Amino acid sequence: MEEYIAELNDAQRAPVLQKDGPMIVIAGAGSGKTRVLTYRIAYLMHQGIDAFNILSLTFTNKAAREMKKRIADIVGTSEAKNLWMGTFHSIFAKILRFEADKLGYPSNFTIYDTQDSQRLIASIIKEMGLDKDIYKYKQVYSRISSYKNSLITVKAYFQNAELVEADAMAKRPRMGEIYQNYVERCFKAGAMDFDDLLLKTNELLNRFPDVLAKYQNRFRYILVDEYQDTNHSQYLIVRALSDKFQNICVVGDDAQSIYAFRGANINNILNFQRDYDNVQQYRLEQNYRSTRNIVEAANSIIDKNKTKLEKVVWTANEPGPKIIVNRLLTDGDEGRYVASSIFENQMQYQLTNGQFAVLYRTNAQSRAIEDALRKRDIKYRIYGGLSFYQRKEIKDVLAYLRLIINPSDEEALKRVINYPARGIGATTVDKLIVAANHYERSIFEVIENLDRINLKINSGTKTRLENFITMIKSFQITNETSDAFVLSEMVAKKTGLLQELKKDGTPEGIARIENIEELLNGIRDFVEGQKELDEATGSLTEFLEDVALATDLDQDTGDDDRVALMTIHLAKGLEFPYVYIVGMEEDLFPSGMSMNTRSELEEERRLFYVALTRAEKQAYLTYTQSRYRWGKLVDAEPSRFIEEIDDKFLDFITPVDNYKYKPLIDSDIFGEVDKSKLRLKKPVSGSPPLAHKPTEDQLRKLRKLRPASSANETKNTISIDGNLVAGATVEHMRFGIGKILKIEGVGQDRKAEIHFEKGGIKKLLLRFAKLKVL
DNA sequence: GAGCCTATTATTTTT
DNA sequence: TAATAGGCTC
Repeated sequence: MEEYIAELNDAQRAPVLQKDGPMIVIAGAGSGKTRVLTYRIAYLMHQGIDAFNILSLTFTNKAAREMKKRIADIVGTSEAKNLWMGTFHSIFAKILRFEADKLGYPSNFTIYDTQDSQRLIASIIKEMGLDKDIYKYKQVYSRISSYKNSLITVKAYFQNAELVEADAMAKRPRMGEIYQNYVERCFKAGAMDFDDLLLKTNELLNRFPDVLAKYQNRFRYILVDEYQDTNHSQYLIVRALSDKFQNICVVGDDAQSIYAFRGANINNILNFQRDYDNVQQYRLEQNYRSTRNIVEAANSIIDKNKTKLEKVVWTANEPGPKIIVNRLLTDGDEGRYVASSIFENQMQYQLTNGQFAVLYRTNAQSRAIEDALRKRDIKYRIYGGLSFYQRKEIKDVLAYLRLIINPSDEEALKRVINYPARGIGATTVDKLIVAANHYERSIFEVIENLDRINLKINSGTKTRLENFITMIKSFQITNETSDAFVLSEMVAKKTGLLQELKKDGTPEGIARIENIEELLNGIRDFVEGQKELDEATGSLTEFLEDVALATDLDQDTGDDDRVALMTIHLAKGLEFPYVYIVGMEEDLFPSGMSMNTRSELEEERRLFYVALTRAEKQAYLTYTQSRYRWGKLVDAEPSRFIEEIDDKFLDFITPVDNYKYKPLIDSDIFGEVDKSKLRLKKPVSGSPPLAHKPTEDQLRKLRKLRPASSANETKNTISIDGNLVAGATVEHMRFGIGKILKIEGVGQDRKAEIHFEKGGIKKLLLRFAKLKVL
């Protein structure tokens, strides 16, 4: 153990060695926080703490698995086996299964994924006869989700006049009723959605002091990774569990908080000191991952944010090459550039695919990159997006399995009751739902008791319904005697799913069959794995839970060496020698949806920070002049984030654009200029977008008028060269009033040496300096 | 009730 | 563009 401790630097060692008490570790990007966490756990065990008493919450299951493996290497596999390590959702799903009866749930409750939840909400909205254009199910879903994450139950909602009012103002006065119906339907279906896993855990710990005491005593040492991304619900769970022993260690980086949109509360990290007594604070500021150029460029970005903890990330690594910035004509060109650049790097430095990652803001961007990589025969793997388990054919099989385990599972039933088609149409299902709601029973039970209920269903349909029920029941019997693999194979065959796909015969159909086969293989592996571990509990239930909570990242790539394609969100916590950040364009990154408020924009900026700090050796930023979005070619302008990085860290392959993202000609000083001649962007609508590319002539004119066009210019800022001469008095936003001593350089490099009344002499790049001539 | 066709909508990120 | 939901016809 001592050897391991010796590997750490002083800053890392301190939190590892502090055994008890609350502590927070502010860990800059690439500063070795995972190492601190693993060694801390290993060291706790080394000091005699039972693995059984340690709870470690991570952001992905993959992170948990890897950490567990590293700990096992240090303390031994059998010791590490008892560690509780996993995501909030998976750990508390386990606990909830164990304690389910206390909350009135069956222990085999289903976990609804986003799609299940949204479908249920959509059908509730329909049943209530509401206008689906006003009550958009996705919006309603996210609204309900945020209530849940703030621990606002239905009851609390109705008691909160402010919320009720807000929804009424938004023309959705029946929001509360939908919420109520949704919660009831989930409960009746024996289902919890993602947010319930946290909400119900809170309920469990609050309502049952003995249960709380039990888990408090059990989890004497708690560690939370990525603490900046915990939401209120998670925060309360951690608080409750750690309240007795206060041995709580949270690790995070406020600069990498990127999940506010789903309720993560950055204040959890900012206010940690306030929540516990005698909090020890540690900072990990030395970056071991990236070159100095990358670290410093990233710092210069995050500096633009106002809300942040003060910390200085630095590195002893070599400076490394500059960040390469390239402008391409279209997204297709962007893809080709990335592919050929990867290829060249591979040839030149003998690198493997696995050393490259392409990161983007939205999943939709992956297509162009994929196409280009495929043409070059570069193997890649897409993470996220439509993951394996979200594919229709897979969800169909899983829905049957879910229904076998939990016949009340309404969404699963609706999904498969008539797929493959067996003559049970929408009308019948609607009748069943009405009856189920009326009798407060599940749809399954309604069908079981069709004879006792007077529903207007003809005898043929009745028989078909009964056959369906009989089939599911026969599967249930098989489930008692056979393992999950045997059962799933039987389901695929007997339900006619495979046949349905076979008869379609298209390449897509064949691919779907292969997917189902892959799923069956996965189930077999899972079953065999369980037999080895001899944890043969409710194996199918556990498999379904694994699937429901699986991140795409969690799937073992196992296979070969591939370029990674993923969203920046997914890339958090990962690192790659070479990183391409594509789509560096206004409206895309920062996203057009997140530019309304300062805090949204700051989150986008943190996202960029995360993206850049994934790179170890070399980062690339690319943007296009026009890109296909929702099927149309639209103009694009370079992201403000590119300009926020100091030029000295950048290497522009193409000449820097003379026009930036800000409206060009809006400044009052151009009042007399014929704007139509100058306007490069968004001119008369209807003309082909590519025509907007400035001609050389236009560019020349612009340069003449505004050689130092600046992204940071505000409307009342003037930086026309003519006015900025030595001797002029200027005002700077930060430094105040000063006198220009001299002007030097040309174009991008034009700088002014200014003597400020307060602050002395500074050299400022005119492109960035916000100067007002007085 | 099935199947085809059309229209609409979506692209912010995910456990 | 692509995927899906809803409407229309048989």
